[in-house]
Amino acid sequence: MRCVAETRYPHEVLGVVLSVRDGRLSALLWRRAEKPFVGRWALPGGILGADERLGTAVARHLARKVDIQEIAHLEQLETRSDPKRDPRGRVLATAYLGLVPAGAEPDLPDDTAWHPVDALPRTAFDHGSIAESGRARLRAKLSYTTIGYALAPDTFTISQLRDIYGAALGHEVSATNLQRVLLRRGVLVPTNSTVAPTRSGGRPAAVYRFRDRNLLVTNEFAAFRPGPA
Amino acid sequence: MRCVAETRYPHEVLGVVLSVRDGRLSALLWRRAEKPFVGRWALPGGILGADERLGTAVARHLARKVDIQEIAHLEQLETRSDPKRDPRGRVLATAYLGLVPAGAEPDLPDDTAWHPVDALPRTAFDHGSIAESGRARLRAKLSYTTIGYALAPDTFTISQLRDIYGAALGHEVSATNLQRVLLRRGVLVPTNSTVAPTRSGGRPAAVYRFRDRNLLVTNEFAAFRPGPA
DNA sequence: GCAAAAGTGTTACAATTACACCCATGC
DNA sequence: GCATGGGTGTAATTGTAACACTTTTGC
Repeated sequence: MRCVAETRYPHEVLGVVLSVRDGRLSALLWRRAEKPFVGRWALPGGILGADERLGTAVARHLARKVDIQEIAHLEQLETRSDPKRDPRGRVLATAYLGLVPAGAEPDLPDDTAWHPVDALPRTAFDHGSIAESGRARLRAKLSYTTIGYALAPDTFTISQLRDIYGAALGHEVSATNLQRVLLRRGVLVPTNSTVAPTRSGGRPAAVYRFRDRNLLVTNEFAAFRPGPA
Repeated sequence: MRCVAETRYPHEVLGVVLSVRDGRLSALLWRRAEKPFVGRWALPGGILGADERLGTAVARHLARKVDIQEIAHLEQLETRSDPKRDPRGRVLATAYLGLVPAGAEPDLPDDTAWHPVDALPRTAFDHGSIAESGRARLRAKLSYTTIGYALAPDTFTISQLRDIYGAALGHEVSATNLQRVLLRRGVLVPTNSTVAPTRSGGRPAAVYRFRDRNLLVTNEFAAFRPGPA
């Protein structure tokens, strides 16, 4: 095989893995021990294998940082191509958005931790801005798809879901209205169980789950809907 | 430079260039004269240059098929990585969505033509499915952003805009409601001119234009809006 | 005058938000 | 009993769709 270096490029995959931890939307980052950017925090990822697809590659690399079973949703985000994004030389990077349910407590390597996305530490490369893209994608999709299923545990109370949506959206969400919107759209179904209140009292909370553990679009046309025909 | 072929990949860019022609949403395709896929229709594009960004590359390649000035909007769509997507060998492809206003009549090379996206001819590679992704992205954004500006001429009547939205969305759109929705959102501003009716008569139509020739999000939260605070 | 196309007024409908009020439990 | 969190009923608000009607032109 003739090798024309100028027209072939190293390609890496990166994961913006988001989850609500301690009430804040957080990203999974690991701390670099080597140059460049020693000590700075980076998105998990790695290089694309020879006969591998991008989605497969990102899942493979994420598995080294987090139990891959915990990732409830994974979708392609964008591809970065700035020739100077890596000081060592040109590397194309395709980023994916991954979501981990709140409540899951996957074991993490020592160099890896969750960081709230609105207070990221100093990041390596362009990873800070890629994480921001991931957050924007999540926020946009929360209101017109069922993407929230991937941030919530299997079963949950409305208050728990309210806190999750609030953390992801970055503003307060009313439990009352959240419940009704999701029930009307048919994405939420009640289980028959309830959860005992905490020591401070209160009525036992009903437990719900998402009807479907896949991404569904529930509000395709915000305007200009097709007629009844 | 040592060349490790297994970890470097050729990378191409592709453009899903859409425009409403003769009342139908159409994609710009060119007919292949060489193997593979001789005679089939392909998306315009080409390889990524050594120190080039993806967006720059796609603009450069599109310029060979269409007057680049006519492309009013260009955004990254997705990156395809199936190792078998090109029978000659592995090539990664990053697709962009480009929009050309209706009414623009750019000169096209002999091998290039507009094809309605709901009746595409036999396409080369995975280009048919990439074009479909482009159409889906456009449809989704039409109802909550001002992306329509890039499909419409500088100035237009509501009926013309109705036809453009109808073609892009794939269903009838009422001129009455289209006008009101866009006026209320403040994205449409009336000019003071009118257009004479056609020979079949009718009241002269008022001429409008978009307030802003950039992509704006007008309906960020379909639900779970932040409160007035 | 009549047909055709454009545009306006009004009503109807749907989805979401806001808020008052009732419910069930622990202490 | 009463504080606390959970949940329901109902109204208010907003946004969109439907449709009748008026306006302005060509013939």
